[in-house]
Amino acid sequence: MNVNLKQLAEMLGLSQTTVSRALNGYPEVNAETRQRVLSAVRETGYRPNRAAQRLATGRAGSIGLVMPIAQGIDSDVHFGEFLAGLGEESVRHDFHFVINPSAPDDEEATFKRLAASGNVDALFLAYVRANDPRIAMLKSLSIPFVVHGRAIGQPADYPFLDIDNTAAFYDAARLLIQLGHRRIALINGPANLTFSIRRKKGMQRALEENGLPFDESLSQHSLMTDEYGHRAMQQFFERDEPPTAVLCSSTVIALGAVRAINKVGLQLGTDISLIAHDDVLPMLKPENFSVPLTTTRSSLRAAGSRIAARLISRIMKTGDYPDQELWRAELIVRASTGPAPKS
Amino acid sequence: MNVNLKQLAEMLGLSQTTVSRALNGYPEVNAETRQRVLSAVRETGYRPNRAAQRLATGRAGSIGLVMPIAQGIDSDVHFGEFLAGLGEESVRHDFHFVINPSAPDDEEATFKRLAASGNVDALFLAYVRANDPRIAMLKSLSIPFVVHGRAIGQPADYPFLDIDNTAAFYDAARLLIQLGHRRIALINGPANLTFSIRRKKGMQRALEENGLPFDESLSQHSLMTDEYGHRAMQQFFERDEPPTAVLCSSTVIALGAVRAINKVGLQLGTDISLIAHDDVLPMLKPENFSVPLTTTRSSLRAAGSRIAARLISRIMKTGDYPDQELWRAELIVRASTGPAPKS
DNA sequence: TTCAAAATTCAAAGCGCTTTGAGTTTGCTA
DNA sequence: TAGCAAACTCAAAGCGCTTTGAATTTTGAA
Repeated sequence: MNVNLKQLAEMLGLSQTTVSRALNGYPEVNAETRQRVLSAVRETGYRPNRAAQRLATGRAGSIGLVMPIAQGIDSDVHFGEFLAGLGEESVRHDFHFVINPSAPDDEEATFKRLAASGNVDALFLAYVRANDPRIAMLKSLSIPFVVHGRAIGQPADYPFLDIDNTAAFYDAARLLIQLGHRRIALINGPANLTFSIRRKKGMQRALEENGLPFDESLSQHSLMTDEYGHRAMQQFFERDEPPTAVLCSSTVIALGAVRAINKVGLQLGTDISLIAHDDVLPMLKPENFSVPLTTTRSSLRAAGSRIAARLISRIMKTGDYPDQELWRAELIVRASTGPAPKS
Repeated sequence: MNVNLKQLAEMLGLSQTTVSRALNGYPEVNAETRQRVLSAVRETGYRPNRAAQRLATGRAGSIGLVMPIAQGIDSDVHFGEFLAGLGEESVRHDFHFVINPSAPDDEEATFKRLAASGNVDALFLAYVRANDPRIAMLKSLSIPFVVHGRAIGQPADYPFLDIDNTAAFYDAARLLIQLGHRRIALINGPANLTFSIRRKKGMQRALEENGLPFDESLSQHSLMTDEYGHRAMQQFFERDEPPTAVLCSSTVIALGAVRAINKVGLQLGTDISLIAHDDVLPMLKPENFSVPLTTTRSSLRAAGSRIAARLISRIMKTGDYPDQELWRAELIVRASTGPAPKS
């Protein structure tokens, strides 16, 4: 049978107070006493009862997640990968999850309900949209939260973790331009999500700076699936002057795009160049493509784990992570990019 | 501010005991009193504090999940979809999750740790392997659990939910045979997972019953990804006599297989037939393929939700679900199957 | 009308932890 | 050697719920 605090204290001839303090790192405990306590914990395998802790501290010890169940988002590979990171870190701190699947139009209500339930002491928001009303709502909720991504068109006065999507696609586009490409296409994520908007902006900026026009008809929005990637690329090939290079918002999209490229008999990296954003999905490594893909890389799992760490630290009031983080994606050149073909 | 039980009882001029009993459906409460309590709950928006409930009842109110982080399984689309179902049902009962990512060789230890931690009052096991030692371990753990799938080679004396994989692929293979196909290939899931083993067996049985040989070289195991599906199909096409039909263990695999089929210029449903197992992934609908796929269908999300319901009912000792369920997959014929081509 | 049984209701004791406010030691200064 | 702050340690009071065992009221047969 598991021991509890009382028994542990008895064994040690100490009061529960002291043992509790020793365990929770309070300073007013004699170093030697603390060592005794810790080794007793090791021997007995004592684990504090989380329910009791929660009751006593008023902290729920869990993080609320709203799992979007919209078409093309839910059970998205990307979400699963992110979740793995979140889980990894949470479990380390013995935190739970409350996963709330919710339709997009019901998300705000879901968040409110979650926060009010007292069952979670932090919330997490993803799939940020352009002028996302959910952020203002979260701010009003007086419960810690972290946004994965950033809104556009409102001050960024809330905790977030985002990657610098603008810079990533700026860098990618610039490389292509330097390689001589002039007709560059974009297969982006859903149009209403901010990461898509920023990636497009990054690409536009690179073109502008080099005096090149941005051709709206060479830019498509799509769900982050193979299928849509394929469809989008096919449409580009129906043009009189197909693009000589393409940027993809995900390696999953790239999968479909590469398929379309092969189908028309072009050689990737020679006849046409491709750069994809790589979320480091373990089942889809850019280096395993028949022609390894040049990518902008940033691990989604790492982001999940970081967000969990930040949320938990906010809840426990320990450590001090920065409140806002903008990660820079790495541009990794592989074989799928090459000089523009002579036309 | 949220009211608590004490305040609620005071308002009603009742004792906490009575209110608590009224809420938890105990019989010894006057019907009228119960009504008063319930309407007071509605007015005040009272929600019991879960931590207190957990502490008092000794139930953790959460389900332990071991999220496999092996290559090709983790952040698997299929897992995400299953999770959505599990989440849907759990949240309805205010249950939490504890997601424990774990490497395969550490899974047993992870389960033990979870069970011992007292943080969960039910466990869930998936990705069952042939003679899975984890099941015996779960049985020894004296904590409710449900297995998604079934082991092979040991008595099925534990709670499970599985689909009849043998029957599904038996039916699928039989249809192909009836259509005149003789060389039927199989692109299966990982070789060590029981669903793969059973699907293969189902196919073998159908062939045998019709006096056809099972050609081991026409059977491949693969991760459940597009990439591997593509690769496997390509290999079949390198044979002197390629198959005229193929069974795929997932629509994700089918995606790659179809790609390979297109590449060699064959017409799906005419030159070659394909049947895939459809887990009802919202992002990959068989009817959306350029040639709609014939499938054996069983919703993974529904399975998740059912398992959650069963676990919760076991924990709360309410209702009585069957302990073992074998769901039958539906065989849905679409355009990807047709008579075998004249050779 | 009476009284035991059935139907309700209640006070109080936990569940296992944290934390407050008050002791008890110890170490220095004067 | 007294006296006081600093360093430790402790007893006890919750946190908000469930549940036990007892008290009270109602019901119905005698």
